[in-house]
Amino acid sequence: MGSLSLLRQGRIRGGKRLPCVVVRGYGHGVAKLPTIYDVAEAAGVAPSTVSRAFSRPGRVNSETAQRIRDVAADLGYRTNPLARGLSTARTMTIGLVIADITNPVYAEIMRGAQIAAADAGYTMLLADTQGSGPRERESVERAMPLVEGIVLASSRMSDSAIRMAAKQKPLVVLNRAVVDVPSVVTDNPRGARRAAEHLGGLGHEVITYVAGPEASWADGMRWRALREVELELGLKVRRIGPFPPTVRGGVRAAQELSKHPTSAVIAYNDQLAIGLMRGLASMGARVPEDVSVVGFDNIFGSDLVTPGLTTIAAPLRVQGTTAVKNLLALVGGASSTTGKAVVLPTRLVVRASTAQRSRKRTAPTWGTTTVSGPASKSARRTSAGAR
Amino acid sequence: MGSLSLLRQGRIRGGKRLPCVVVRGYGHGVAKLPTIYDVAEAAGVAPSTVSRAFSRPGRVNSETAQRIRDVAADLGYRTNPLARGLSTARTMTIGLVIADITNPVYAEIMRGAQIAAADAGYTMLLADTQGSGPRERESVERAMPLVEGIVLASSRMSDSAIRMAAKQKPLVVLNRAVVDVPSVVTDNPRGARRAAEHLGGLGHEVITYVAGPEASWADGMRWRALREVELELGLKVRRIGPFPPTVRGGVRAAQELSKHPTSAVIAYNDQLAIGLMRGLASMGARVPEDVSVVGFDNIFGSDLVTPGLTTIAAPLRVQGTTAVKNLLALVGGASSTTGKAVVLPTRLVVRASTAQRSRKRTAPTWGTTTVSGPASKSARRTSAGAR
DNA sequence: CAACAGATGGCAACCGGTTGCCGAAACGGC
DNA sequence: GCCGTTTCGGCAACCGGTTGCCATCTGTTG
Repeated sequence: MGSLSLLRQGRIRGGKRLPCVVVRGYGHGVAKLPTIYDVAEAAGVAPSTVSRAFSRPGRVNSETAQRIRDVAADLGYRTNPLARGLSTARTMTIGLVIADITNPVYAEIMRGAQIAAADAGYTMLLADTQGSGPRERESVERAMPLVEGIVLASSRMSDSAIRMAAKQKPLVVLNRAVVDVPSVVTDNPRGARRAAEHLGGLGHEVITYVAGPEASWADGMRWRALREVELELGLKVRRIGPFPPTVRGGVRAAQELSKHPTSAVIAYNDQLAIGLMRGLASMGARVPEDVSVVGFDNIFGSDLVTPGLTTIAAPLRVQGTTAVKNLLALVGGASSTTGKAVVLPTRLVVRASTAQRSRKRTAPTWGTTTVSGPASKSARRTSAGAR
Repeated sequence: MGSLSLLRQGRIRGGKRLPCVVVRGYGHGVAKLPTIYDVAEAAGVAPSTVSRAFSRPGRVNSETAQRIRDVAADLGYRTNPLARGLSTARTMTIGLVIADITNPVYAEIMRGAQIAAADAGYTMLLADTQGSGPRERESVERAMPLVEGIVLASSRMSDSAIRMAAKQKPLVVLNRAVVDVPSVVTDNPRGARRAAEHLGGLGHEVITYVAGPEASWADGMRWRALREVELELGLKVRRIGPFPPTVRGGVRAAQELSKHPTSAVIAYNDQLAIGLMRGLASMGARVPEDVSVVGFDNIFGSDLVTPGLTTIAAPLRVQGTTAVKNLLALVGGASSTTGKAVVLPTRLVVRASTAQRSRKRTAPTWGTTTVSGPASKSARRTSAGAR
């Protein structure tokens, strides 16, 4: 005991160390958590031995180790990730940076990421950048020293800024490709193509693409893919936008669309598509009879709207888990060159928002015609009590 | 310089410290971040002075401080939260523990929490417990040493476990009341009462409450409030369940409901209500003509379904911000006794899922009758392509 | 019985900031 | 010109683990 108490003596502020189970009478008494020094003293060994008993099993005698573990459990000891992280840079934490937490797309991605992280014993730091590039940079910088790696979901930062960040810590981008940075994307070209084929197969000849944010990498991919399919499938593809990728944005898009109506629309994402359908309904256009609508992502709610939304489903949860798994592989020392871009497959989900093109009239008339009572009434009622 | 280099000499592994802007040729070169020692050397002052220049402005000469800040900015220095946290326990991080990230209710709460945290310069650690109590305990324990405080949103832990945790760190519970632990709840009794009044006002005399998870505190509050209102408003209130608080759970509830149909239903939450409406539709019952449905929470999507869902709106985002603000107040030293439970107001949002009770028939017949083509067709179509 | 290898545990120097205390310098008052 | 105050920067001891190196102890082998 003599040597041990001497050892700690110099480190104690000026008196006895508080017992660990201290409980103040009220509120959050900030009870001091036990440390390896407490465990060491209680087990009659050196702090370093306690440390090794946990982080380097086999390095200490198995009996000693067991005794230490018992004492530790008894005291309720848990290794402090801060302290460990300081000296080893292993914080068992990864960062997930997201443009908009409330976007249902990211809900599933987060869930997937969380599961993969938890499976590996990692904790997740979450940053919502509210769609702002500067805020995103700030978040990344702030998180950098805390985490072992970062997943950027739909980053708004520039390629060079991302590459810069990727030099400091392992980093994986999601839904975007950046040269020299490992990424996980969905097969946007194929998805867009499938959507176009589906509509073409239903007899539609002109398709309007309702664009999302210009900064979105996926938007560019989807639009480009549609352009490429244009000739091949003998379709005509137009584009309107950009619009904010929200239900509200979709309503605005409907107004824009009414200026140059087409019988088929592909929207950048489901929220836009849903807003579009609502906008169309309020203007008296029927979906799918007058206009067929296809979205992207298959978010929660896309099967709940009426009519159910035909959409290109992305494997959202898998995106999250894949990104985190790849990130952890990098953290574990894998060379980033091995996993260029992982491309995950998409799937066309056909619901009720798409239908055979009506041949009865060549030019849609819904932009000017008024439809019978029920439609406009229901449109009015469902929009009551805006959120 | 002599004294400075001597000072650091003992701390350097065995050679010169690497320049900070080192960039390896490939991948995440794990470039060493500059420390206060680097800044100190570059600015010709002691490390402690650099530290004070940032954390204790006014303590150092303003010119010196400015010079230090310039040098620091030049080197790209950022204080390492780990190191700071280790000695001061101020990690500028709070933990948010959530039962189910994919639940749209929590999406808004998370957003609110995130905003409040970011406003105060805090980072958010997120833990999804996937509805499991043990996993929740584990998350809380793991997060404890990393964060300055914790918000438990809809905890599944026992009251005593929560109180225990609250003794270690500042803690706020959301959507639940625990004795001696500060909490933020919505006014469930008033909300339930408003829902009942609304339905009563529409002529409904018997209301079925579709219960959510038994472990849910809010579920108990809502049911209890309905029981209390029963006599007062001259209504009859029944209860079925519990059901999982999901769309799927709602579909199951519809089957259960069909055994003892009522003209009005209040569901534990919107997901359940939405599922219920779908289930009813597939069985040929019309909402709101045959059955009026009211939900809770006003989640994303509740205004998108057809008919739009009448619901008791909770100020979700405000719940998140309030919880975090209160938590940060506690962290800042406020006595936890000051803010017992904060009760936030709810609001009835009337949409199309509730209507005057049809007096034409006294007993609902939809359990056995088949309804005309369109209804069943649309029901079939919208359920295609399940997610 | 000496020499040697392997197993174990302790020492002490880190990781990067923070902060109580001290001494030097600058300043003001008489 | 002397003495009491500030102001300001440095020293060194923390925070709680980790780990290279060394000392000791044990069991082997020649």
